[in-house]
Amino acid sequence: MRSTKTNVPLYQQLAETLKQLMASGNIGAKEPMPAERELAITYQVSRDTVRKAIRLLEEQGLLYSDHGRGTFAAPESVRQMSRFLDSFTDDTIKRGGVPGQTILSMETVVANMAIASLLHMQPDEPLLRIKRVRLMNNKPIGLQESFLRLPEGAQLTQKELEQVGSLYRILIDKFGIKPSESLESVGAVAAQAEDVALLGVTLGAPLLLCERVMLSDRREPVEYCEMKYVPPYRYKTRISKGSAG
Amino acid sequence: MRSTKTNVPLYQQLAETLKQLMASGNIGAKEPMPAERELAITYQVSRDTVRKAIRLLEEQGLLYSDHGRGTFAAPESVRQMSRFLDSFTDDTIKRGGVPGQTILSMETVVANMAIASLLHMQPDEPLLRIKRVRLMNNKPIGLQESFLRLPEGAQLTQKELEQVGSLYRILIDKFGIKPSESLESVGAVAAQAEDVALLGVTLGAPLLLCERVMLSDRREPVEYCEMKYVPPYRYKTRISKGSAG
DNA sequence: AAGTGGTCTAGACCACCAC
DNA sequence: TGGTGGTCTAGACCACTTT
Repeated sequence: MRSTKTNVPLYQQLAETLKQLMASGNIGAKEPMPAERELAITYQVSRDTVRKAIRLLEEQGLLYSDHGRGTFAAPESVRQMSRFLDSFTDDTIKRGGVPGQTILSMETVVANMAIASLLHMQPDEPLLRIKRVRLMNNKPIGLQESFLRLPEGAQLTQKELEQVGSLYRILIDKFGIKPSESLESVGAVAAQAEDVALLGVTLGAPLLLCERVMLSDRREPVEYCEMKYVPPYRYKTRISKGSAG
Repeated sequence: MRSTKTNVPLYQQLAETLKQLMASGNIGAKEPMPAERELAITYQVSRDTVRKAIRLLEEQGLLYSDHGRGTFAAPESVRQMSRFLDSFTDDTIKRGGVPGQTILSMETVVANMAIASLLHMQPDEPLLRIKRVRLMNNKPIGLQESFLRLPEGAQLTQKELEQVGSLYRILIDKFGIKPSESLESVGAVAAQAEDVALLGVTLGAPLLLCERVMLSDRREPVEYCEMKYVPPYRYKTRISKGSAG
């Protein structure tokens, strides 16, 4: 099991191995995995490492464990649902679509009181506002308005965003901002004139409104984002019971 | 730290203790907790147990840890967002409201093909259908239609549901069904005639549609549920980055 | 009774961050 | 450099489920 030169933790390597074990077709939905102690012997690691690998796959919705019964492969319906942060780009790919975007505008603005409060900043500090139409398979499915609080003197051009595609990738790779947690609030709203023009819906049509505040690893609010989605689009999630209660 | 007679795991007891430590006002948002090794000595437990307690509070959004820096109290905005299964009853209380319901109908029906497929059952098996108007502070905020697959010969009366209030409580306490995971899909729809009558909205008004399939601990689908919420209501959630990737 | 996952320990070393 | 969280080990015992 132990690989010589990589820095990837053992339990993550083992998790990959277990994925392969499942994918090899040997273990179908709701069928049992080998016992923890057995896996520990097989792969020459401690039982604790096995448990960490299993917990990782549980979080990903691939396995579930029942006290006294065993550890089992999750049903297909569960596997597709993520519980983690996904950029629009990654999420669209996961849904089997081709992501795209049209950048409508990108400009530095000053925060109004509401947004300043959400992002914990002074009302006159500069913000980067990006307005985009999100595409899936070349059809518009959402209108997105992002307000970004970038580091002092940070520069971001429209060309750059168009090339990379994912704003989150730029935040990570260029600015060293690590998205760690986001707080989301989802509701329904009626389409306004602007939405009609850009999304091709009728006035007053129901849209899915998704608001989000993204926090960095330091728990500083970095982005406030508002998305309006056209009906065929759905917000999907998996919710678990939680360890205690 | 060790308590003598209870069966509650040590790390859960410690988690409660840590909550109190934070609540005692000594540790504000983004302020550091004592180091893991220090907590281990203070409470006379192993470091591993301390780490389990911290992880539990991380999942609840109360703490976060940064490699090499320390463990910190989460900001207030994060603490309020749950990531776990909540009944309408519990969720409403958490939002600071008084939950209520009007049961419109409760009857045994046979599944149509769509629902039979979702619940993995034959199209002619019996199902319990419950239609309810959900109230918050005595005002209607949602219309809910539930399809339940109950154990052979299970009985559930309307009076019982009215008394207990929470369907999930009945599933757990009376039928021994443990909700473990649910798959949710959220979108926007226009209000139909029925919604107009029951929720007091105008025809075509935007509503938040939330579909859910609830799985038991054995990963058997137990409930399919459709909820339509009036606009002020919002679906709130917290999403984290995930351990690996 | 046998087998499973869940908890707990004590100690070691690694990776990361701040000073 | 010293402190922090992250990984890993080997072994013990407990709690739950099934036979």
